[in-house]
Amino acid sequence: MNTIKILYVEDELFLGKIVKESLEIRGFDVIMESDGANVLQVFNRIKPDICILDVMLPNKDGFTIAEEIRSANNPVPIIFLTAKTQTADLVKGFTTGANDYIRKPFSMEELIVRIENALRFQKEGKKPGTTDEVKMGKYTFHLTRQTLMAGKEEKKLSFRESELLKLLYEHREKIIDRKDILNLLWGNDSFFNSRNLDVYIAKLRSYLKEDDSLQIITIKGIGYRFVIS
Amino acid sequence: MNTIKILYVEDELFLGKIVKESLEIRGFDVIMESDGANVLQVFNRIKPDICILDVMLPNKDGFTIAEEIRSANNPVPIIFLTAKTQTADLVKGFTTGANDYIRKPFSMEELIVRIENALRFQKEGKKPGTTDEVKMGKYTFHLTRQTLMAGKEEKKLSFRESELLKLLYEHREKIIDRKDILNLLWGNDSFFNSRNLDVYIAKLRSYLKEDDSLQIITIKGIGYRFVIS
DNA sequence: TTGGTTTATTGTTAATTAAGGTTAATAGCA
DNA sequence: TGCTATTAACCTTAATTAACAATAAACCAA
Repeated sequence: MNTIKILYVEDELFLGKIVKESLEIRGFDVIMESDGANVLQVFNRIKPDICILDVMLPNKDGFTIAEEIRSANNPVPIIFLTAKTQTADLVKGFTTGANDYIRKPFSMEELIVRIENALRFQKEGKKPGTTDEVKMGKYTFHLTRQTLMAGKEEKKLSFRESELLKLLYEHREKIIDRKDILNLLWGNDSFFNSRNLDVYIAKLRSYLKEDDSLQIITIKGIGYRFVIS
Repeated sequence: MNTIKILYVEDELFLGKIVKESLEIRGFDVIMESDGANVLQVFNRIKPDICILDVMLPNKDGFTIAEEIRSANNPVPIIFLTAKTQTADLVKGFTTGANDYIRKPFSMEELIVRIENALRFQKEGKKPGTTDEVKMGKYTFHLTRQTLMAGKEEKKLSFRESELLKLLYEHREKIIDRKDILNLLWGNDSFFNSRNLDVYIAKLRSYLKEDDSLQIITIKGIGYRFVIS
């Protein structure tokens, strides 16, 4: 009745079986599909509450499937599963709509956190009047209004600033690769964009400097970790 | 007083019997299982406080079992037993949510220390709101913030420094092979990385030199031992 | 066995290289 | 214009590599 329906597209059948079963144990209703070519039909038939797409698929990759879903103007949350080596390419338009990604290999806990997170956003986004705001230390971050409040003070954030902060926040306490940030927010990881990211990190740090418990930690050569303690 | 229940999965029956008996002498309640295929059922039936899994098993390897346990969102501590030749697999083991690993052959004493350690972490670690920090002598080491505090003084650590210190701390009082450190932190044990490790050991020693009770001891030709006295 | 010699390993510090931090200048856009 | 994004310039720091010193283990001759 009220169970969450998950469309899970995965071609590694062994992994897929484990994931499917453990999601079902958690009370989700999981439909698994292993062939990219059929996904859209299945999608239209079952109308899932959330999609989990492996990026690397035979016949049709996960990003293409996502585009097709989105092109029908469907706001269903989509979580991508990607391997370390395939971060680069097709990541355009990633931040539009409720998308997220997880790196393989992932832990089940992680997947479930992301699913619940995506569903929560989905729900909150729909209800009129509910504020989509999030508390970080002494600040309150309004995702859609793109503002950062510290007590009475309100700081307006630019688009890039707030997208970056959102990404950091969604993956807080975990390492995010620079490459991933660049691909997700800029669409590619060229040198200039990379320097650009540095600039935005500096900006966010200066906005957040009033509260010591918030730290954007650099992991040189790899990426960043947003720590809230 | 409720006894600690251990699920011990081991296919070498002779070794298994010895280990089981010596754990029982120490007051643990040990259930041994030799076939990987049955482990999950046994696990669900007995609900152990901790699992000790041999990696190399008939039918289903230890990593897979661990994944399955974790996929039910079960935070039970897991310790892997691995043979000398499987060092590279350790990385995989940690990503599947292992708490610790022990190299075969191991001493009973060592196993017991690791068990108690894992159980203690379990108890301490899961409280919500607790910071992920750890006390070492006069210092406090904050794992994700990458800081080392001595009283009011805060020393910022780099990623490599803090990862190395974390590793040493997790295996304190025990010899860690250089090779294992190199594989875990650098991904391989080439000559240059090896010298690199020497440099970081020197750095940590200088950071920790204020407290004589903390010693990183060299075991030449083998590795290091972090002693907290 | 002893003491000395060799050799491999690690300690230490400095030099180098590469990544990122910071701030200002420019470009682009509504 | 006034804002945001990008590029540029210069600076700081982390990570790696190099160079030389110290040390322990291995070897060997008497």
